[in-house]
Amino acid sequence: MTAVSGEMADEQGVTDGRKLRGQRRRTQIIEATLAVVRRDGAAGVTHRTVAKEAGITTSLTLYYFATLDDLLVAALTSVTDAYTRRIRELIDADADPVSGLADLIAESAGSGRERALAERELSTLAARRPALRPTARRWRENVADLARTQTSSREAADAFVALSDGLCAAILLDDDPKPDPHHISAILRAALG
Amino acid sequence: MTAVSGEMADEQGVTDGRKLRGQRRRTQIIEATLAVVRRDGAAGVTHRTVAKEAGITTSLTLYYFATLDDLLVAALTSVTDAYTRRIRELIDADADPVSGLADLIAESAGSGRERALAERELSTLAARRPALRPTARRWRENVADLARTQTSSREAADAFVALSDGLCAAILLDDDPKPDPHHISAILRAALG
DNA sequence: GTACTAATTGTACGATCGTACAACTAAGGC
DNA sequence: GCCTTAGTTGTACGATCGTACAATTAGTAC
Repeated sequence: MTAVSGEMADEQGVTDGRKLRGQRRRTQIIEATLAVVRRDGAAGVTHRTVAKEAGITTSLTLYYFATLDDLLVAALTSVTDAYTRRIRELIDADADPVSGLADLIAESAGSGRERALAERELSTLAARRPALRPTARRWRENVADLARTQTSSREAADAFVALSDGLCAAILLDDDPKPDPHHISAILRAALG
Repeated sequence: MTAVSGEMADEQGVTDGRKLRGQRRRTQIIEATLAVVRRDGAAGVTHRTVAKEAGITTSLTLYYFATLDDLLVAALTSVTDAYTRRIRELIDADADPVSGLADLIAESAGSGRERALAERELSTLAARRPALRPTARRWRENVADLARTQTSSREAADAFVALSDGLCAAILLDDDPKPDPHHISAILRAALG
């Protein structure tokens, strides 16, 4: 009747080709949602705008995501997953993860601006919508994980997370088209003590 | 015909009692707007919701604020003015301004949660709406002013501003009903070097 | 091939949206 | 008293909103 709201589909084999197509459709809708958020903000997310972005019918987005909240949760989960992967790459790589994070933050001024804006709007939304909060917290926890590879101080880790968040916010409000990654990493490193 | 969009009314005497009443109406509408933002978020701001909150006609809010952006700018300006006053009190008082700011941030978990949420949502909105950005920057500049009374390092001041922003965001996403002001001020002080 | 299930569509409802506009009231200037 | 200006109201238009639902198509299982 209705589409599976959870995930559960990747476990074991999905023999039914229809369900497989359904999963593809699902991620396609999430992608479209993120495109809308990036372009028009979280307030622009609508069953209709998402459907138009994806090139499908409004009814179809409703078939996969019964409510707007479901859609937003799925979108935030998607960007959080992507962010988790990037942070983990930084941690696992041999290079300095702090510099890597500084580069990631500095990106928010240029090519990554829309992405950073989308993440920020969804996180802000999470403060008000309980359904989004666990995922928003997981987003921050990634940075905390990275910080803990550099320090054992709880206080320093807290500061590190807050800094990377606040620095990104500052960049999004400034006009500076090219913030200095060294300046950012210097601030981050100072917080690690 | 249309209401004055600027301020200009407090300079010299406003002899016209009608204009005086108009100014009162104006601030009343702004108050109502902020009440809506606190309760339902910036997305809930509508000519109609604001009018209902203020107990007046929808047409009247439109008479004073022709567009929704005008309304949001006025609202953000109002909270920024209030914030500026509070920060200046902290600076001018004899007590330690850093502890004062830490208390202010810690408040975001309890009684000040709605206020902090409103400020945050409007600031986030500013990243996308140019009309809001100067005011949003002024908001952050207040904290920078406070920081500059404690350090001469540009880097430390930048970190201080980003920290107070990021710490507030963390509190809004956490469930902790009573964050420790000492912990916050310790982190802030560490950033000052 | 037949029964079942998933995917997809079209259409429709009531509510709310931003905005416009003409009319009306009331207060000030002279 | 009279003219002007500011404040205020009611009503209305077209657009868009979230959501529901019956009907249809397409793929799977047996």
